[in-house]
Amino acid sequence: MPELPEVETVRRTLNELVAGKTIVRVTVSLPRIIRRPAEPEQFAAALAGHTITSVERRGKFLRLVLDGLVLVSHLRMEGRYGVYRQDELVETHTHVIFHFTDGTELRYKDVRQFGTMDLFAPEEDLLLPPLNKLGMEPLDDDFTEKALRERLSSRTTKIKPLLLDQAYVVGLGNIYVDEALFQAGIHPERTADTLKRAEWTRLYEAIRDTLGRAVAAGGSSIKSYVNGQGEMGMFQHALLAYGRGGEPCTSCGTVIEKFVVGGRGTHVCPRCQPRPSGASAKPAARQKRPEGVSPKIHS
DNA sequence: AGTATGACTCGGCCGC
DNA sequence: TGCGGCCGAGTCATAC
Repeated sequence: MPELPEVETVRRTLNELVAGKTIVRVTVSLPRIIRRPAEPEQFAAALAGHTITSVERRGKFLRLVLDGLVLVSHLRMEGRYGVYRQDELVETHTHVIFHFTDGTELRYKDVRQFGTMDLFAPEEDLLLPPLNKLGMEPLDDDFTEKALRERLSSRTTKIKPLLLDQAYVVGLGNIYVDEALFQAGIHPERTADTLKRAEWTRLYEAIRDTLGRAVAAGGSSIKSYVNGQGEMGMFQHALLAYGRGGEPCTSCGTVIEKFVVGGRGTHVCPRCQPRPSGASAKPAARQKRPEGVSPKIHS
């Protein structure tokens, strides 16, 4: 699952590989990937003849900046880019191919088909969905402890779903939220308004430290992630909470628990991350409306 | 408006 | 071997 460290690593490798290349033609074999413009043919036609200037990132989105266009791409679960020679076999699950004038190709593969691409005029992309409502970049200089605290501390929702919400802080997904909360010693079901000053400090430092180290390690390869050069990340070996359910905590030896918070698999050391008082140890049973009972319609 | 939860997209993979 | 359920980012829908 590409989160900020993985997307940033893809950005860096891809920027080295495709900046300066000119598109002659685009092949779209899975139209659902292309959201804007509405017709994939328009998408392909608009890109022909344009040169890639640089590859940027906003949150978990890649921004391929061209001369006069911006391509916004989200990898979702398993999207990946690679640069190939045109004579190389096209692998299965390749859905979009950008053919360059030099005989190489940028290919987009996505087994799950969840990824998206949106094409915009310059400057337009940041003002429209999906980028317009995104929150703070956690590795930017203006992301401070004060900014984090002031943005979140009045909220009465659980801290984990809040950190996953891209409208506040971008780039955190299930892996790095669990890691940051573990490092900060904060239980994911604590509501934001109950965090003490010292906890905001620890959370801020944990987010910066975890993401920074993960970027330096080239991201985490859990299932399928590779960077733009097909290389795996290294940070999966440094994960202390995510994926370690049933294993001993590296800090205190207590067995790491796994349960569901906000519909997401969540990993917690019950000793290092004390459960908020009043919360039950197990997730509440799913409430289901009895069959045949419709919600009331108000006029 | 804020909060909580569920549906939906998909196919590899896991357990039965 | 076959099959149902699970996983999850983001968006949308629903309810309170």
